[in-house]
Amino acid sequence: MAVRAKTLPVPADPLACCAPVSVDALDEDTAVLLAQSFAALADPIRLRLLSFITSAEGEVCACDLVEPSGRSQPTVSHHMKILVDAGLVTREKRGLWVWYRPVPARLDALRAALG
Amino acid sequence: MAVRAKTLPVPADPLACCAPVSVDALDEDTAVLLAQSFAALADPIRLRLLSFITSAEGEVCACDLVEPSGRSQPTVSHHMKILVDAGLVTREKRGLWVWYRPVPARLDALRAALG
DNA sequence: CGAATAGATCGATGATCGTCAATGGATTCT
DNA sequence: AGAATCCATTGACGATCATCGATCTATTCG
Repeated sequence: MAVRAKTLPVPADPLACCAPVSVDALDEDTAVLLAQSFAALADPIRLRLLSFITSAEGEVCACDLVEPSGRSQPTVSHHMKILVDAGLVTREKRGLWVWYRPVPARLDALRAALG
Repeated sequence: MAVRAKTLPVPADPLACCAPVSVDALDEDTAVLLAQSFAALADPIRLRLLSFITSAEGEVCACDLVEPSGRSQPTVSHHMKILVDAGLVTREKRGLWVWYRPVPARLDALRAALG
């Protein structure tokens, strides 16, 4: 790169090729956390599963996710675990069935991170 | 799953375990496209690179992305290509340098997809 | 208790991803 | 033309991921 100090902000430098990068960019730890959340959304199946849950008012039973997703039961269970671990949905077992609910606050946080 | 018609909406069924899933959930093609965009955000390095670009007003030179990211030049180039292919930033070569700009409309679209 | 059901976990496999050294292409300067 | 600089591409490596069949656990019902 052109002549440029490592730490920002920097004084104007006629030799530098470009404008300085903002200091208050995403720090590394925050970036890791956000990336984990976005990774949970980086799969079409999980997006559809999440859509099933958010578009229904209230909760959705796990038993109703397997067939519309077109995947096997273990695969759906795997993906739901990822969504739960990402904090995007909550999981509650009642009797023989498992119920999922969206976590709007978490979705809000991701939306905020986009700008 | 419990007794349930494949196509929704369905009439109330006392044998069904749960409430019907909404019909207007994400269709598969849209889910694939969205997942590709979110996949571009599913990496801490790319989030920081994008942050560098969006937090600076105007454009950012590629030469200023390598050092703060802590990765090699080929790795940064690889990640920037992913961001460009996802439509999140634009790439413009002027002379010896390459300049990146954010694409707010694309970020808006992702934000909208989150709810 | 035993049978049946819902869902999670395990194990394996093929695909994709992040990373970097080496190299190549394009542009500017002398 | 020749040297230098910026950036992309290639090739290779280990790591992670998506998927499913088989199995396990927990719960309900008879």
